[in-house]
Amino acid sequence: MEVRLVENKECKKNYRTRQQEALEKYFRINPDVCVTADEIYMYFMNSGDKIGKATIYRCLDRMVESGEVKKFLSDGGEGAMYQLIDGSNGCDRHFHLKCTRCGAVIHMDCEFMDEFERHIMEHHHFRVDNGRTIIYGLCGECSANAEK
Amino acid sequence: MEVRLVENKECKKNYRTRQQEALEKYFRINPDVCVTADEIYMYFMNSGDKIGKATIYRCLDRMVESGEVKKFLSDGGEGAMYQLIDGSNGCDRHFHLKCTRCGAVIHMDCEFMDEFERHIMEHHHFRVDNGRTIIYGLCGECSANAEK
DNA sequence: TTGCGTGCAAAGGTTTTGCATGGCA
DNA sequence: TGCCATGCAAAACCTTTGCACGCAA
Repeated sequence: MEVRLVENKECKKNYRTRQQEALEKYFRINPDVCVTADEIYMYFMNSGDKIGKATIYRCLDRMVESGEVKKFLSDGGEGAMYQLIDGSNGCDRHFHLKCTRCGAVIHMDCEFMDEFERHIMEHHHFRVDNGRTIIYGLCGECSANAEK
Repeated sequence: MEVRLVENKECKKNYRTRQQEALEKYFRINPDVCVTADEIYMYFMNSGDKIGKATIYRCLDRMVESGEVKKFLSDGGEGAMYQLIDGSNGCDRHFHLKCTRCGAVIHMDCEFMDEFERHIMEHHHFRVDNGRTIIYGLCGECSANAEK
């Protein structure tokens, strides 16, 4: 029998620490970056404000869990990448188009997507999570280059 | 200066081996599964037809490269997952909706998606790769459970 | 016979974990 | 003061690589 431990989860206290705030600030300053855990580690290392790698992983996990940040596999295979999902940049509302060739990420803020979501909801009974979804393909430039 | 080794790539001979055929057969028998390299390894191990892990990775790489199979990060974090993109099941044409809660994958074969692609092409100059794209969210059942 | 594919084991990376310590509430 | 978060180092994992050998063409 499966038991959902929702209540335990809710009861757990979250202490607010210097490291957590530094990480949140980092994402707020760089709202569009896609970074690896190691890149974040190096960033703080270089800025003189060192944060342990394990802590970065643990903080990122929490942020992914709470929906603040999304995690996805990079194309180059350098490990997982993290990106902010933030109301202020609209990344929780719009879609992301990622070029599989050059790696560019296009933030697609477009009312058509409302229609898209409505269609999927009504016809496929599925609630799309914009923040977690990345649409892969070729950007205009790479598409043109590929055709030559 | 970068040089594209397209011709070398084309010239390279591809030998057809027992292992490659076994892997292709596996995917053809289980067209909808999302599996890790290790699960495939164990599958062949248990069926008495052992294939080396390195070989499985190398075969999968080739299949991803050629577009037969897609690779993506699992939600559970057990490593990369692989799934067939096959003309016979239409997975190269339709979208996949993946429930982030129960893991169900819905194959969305729907003419609305033509419109979706056309919109993204015309308004955002981006050519969507259906096979590589996975749309995350909540399936009807999990969505209903989440609301209670 | 040629040279790509395979298997094994080792190496290379990334991510997680154990444990003592630090620091928020 | 209680207890979660952090750091470090070690462990665990996943994936890639080197090399000798097998096998398709």
